[in-house]
Amino acid sequence: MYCVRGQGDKRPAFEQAGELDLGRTCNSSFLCSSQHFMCYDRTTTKLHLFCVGRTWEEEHYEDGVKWRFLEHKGPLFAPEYEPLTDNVRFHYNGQPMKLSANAEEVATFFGKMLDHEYTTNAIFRANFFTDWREVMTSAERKLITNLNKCDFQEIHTYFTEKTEAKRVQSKEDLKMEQEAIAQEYGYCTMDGHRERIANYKIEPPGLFRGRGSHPKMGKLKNRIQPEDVIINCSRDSKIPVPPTGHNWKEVRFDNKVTWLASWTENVQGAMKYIMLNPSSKLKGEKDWQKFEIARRLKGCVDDIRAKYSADLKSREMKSRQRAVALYFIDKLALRAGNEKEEGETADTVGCCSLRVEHIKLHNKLNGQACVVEFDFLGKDSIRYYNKVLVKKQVFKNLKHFMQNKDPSDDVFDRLNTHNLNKHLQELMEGLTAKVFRTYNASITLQHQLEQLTDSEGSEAEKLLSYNRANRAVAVLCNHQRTAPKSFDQSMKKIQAKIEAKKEQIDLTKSELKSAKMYHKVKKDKKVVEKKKKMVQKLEEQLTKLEVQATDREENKQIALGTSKLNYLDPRITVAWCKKYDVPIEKVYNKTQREKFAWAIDMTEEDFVF
DNA sequence: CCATAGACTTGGTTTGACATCA
DNA sequence: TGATGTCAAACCAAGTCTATGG
Repeated sequence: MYCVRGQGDKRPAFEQAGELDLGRTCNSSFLCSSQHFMCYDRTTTKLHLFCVGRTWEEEHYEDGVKWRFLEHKGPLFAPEYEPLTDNVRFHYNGQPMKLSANAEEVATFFGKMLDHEYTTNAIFRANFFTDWREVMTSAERKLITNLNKCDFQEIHTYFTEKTEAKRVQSKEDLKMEQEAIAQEYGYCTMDGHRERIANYKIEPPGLFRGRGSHPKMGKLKNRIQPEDVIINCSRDSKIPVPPTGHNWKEVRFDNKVTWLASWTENVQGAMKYIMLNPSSKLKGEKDWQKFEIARRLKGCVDDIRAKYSADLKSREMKSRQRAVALYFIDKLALRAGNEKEEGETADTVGCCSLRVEHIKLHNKLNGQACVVEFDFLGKDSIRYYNKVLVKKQVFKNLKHFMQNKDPSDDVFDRLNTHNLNKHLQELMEGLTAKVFRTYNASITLQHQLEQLTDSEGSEAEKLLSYNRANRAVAVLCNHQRTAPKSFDQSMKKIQAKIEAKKEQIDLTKSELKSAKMYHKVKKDKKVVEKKKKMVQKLEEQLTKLEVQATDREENKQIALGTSKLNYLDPRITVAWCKKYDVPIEKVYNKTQREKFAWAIDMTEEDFVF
């Protein structure tokens, strides 16, 4: 099979060539770039990428191989530190002091953050001070022994003014420059396609900002040197050249992984990677596969639910704990909850790592029996608080699991994510705990859209329905945000607008009335018609405003982005847009449309998750 | 079997560009 | 025209899950 450009149509055509015959045609495909097509084969339900002029064989990958050819420039390093001029001074104990370059650089990291709450946090300060002292000269270290005596105010003012000046200054040249750099470093070639890189910049040095009460907050994130960086590319590509006077840590040619460069970060010892943009073939294909797995779960979720419901009464403790955990993961969309190294990270939990102190059992609560009250910090130290009515057997089991335990003991002491996932793998190929989140999120969106959308409604009302459906998912997944700081103000503003609009309507209505009276006398119909139209138009504007206000209010502390980007099968959205005649741009912005290009092109109105 | 390294997805916040308002 | 509000993009931390090696 051989791929050629379709005529006047963005879809490619496929011609049979040579002896390779798949015996089927692609029913749907889409354009990625001018020469680059992704193709969904409905018969095998496989997604394939084609390039014009290339054959099926060339595009066929062996198992585990992610690419055949990869060429890139290497990462872009953070600019070197520019020492402060003499008029910007650090003060110790009231005295101005010139710091050595290294110590000064680290001081600027702290100084820049001065109006952030972090800098008043005891742990942050202690960690910062320890690491700062390590980069000082011995003379500095001897002198600077108390952070409370350090004054970074001048440094702070200097950088505040600098950013302000930058903001005011003309941005044309700067923009061009940035664009040139992005063109050079921001793209790579993978298997004949120019692909965008998500993060081509090496993370600059700074102070580590953990979330929640993180024991390592304030620690110094070192400057990454080429000597720390591993490059991954094709053996036969132009190998990235390290900055002058430097060498790479290693250059490897591993086509079983997707990253272009990696290094180890010093604060947590975590690996960092340079990878492709979500719009790339590699990521798109993976994303699509994720949703296909979730759809497979849809097909067998009833059996799985029956299985774990039965296991609630298992004689084996491990099975019973697993059943309860699975019940929560399925019903509440909890995360799996891997074990974490104590003292290395913020104390957060997921399902398998729930402790006794995170759960309260209520035999009766507000007239309901068997209520479980959850209160714990999940990923990113976001609080999960929920009171849930559960099955009697779940409640009984929980009581049993928690018996004679300390608050800090694990609820599921016989369970971890590894053996939970191993069990799931036996129930369905590719099934892991997180698939339940994807499945439940997507199916919820689909159901909510069915229920909420009024095909007779205006576009604004349809969009409100969409956002509400999206919101239901975000609530399920506990995706929260801190309310924007000007939220109340902007809410008041929109209310004022609504009031003004109402007044205007009243006024126009009375004008209409007098126009009608006038019409009786003068037989001048034009004015009446005009006023009528005006009232109608104003009322439309009013509903639009009201809808907007409702949407915003309901969204105060809910973050829709994460579910939209990661959990909701985009094909549900695309199908909905087609069905209700809503332009896709109204629900997906440019980035989202790029990421979901595959779905936008392959989805018909009748798609069902 | 377990611990850890490694790779990749998911997640909230910050930044900065752009639009809109006064 | 500058101030202010809004949204997307950038950022990078924090999860999940698999592979690896003893």
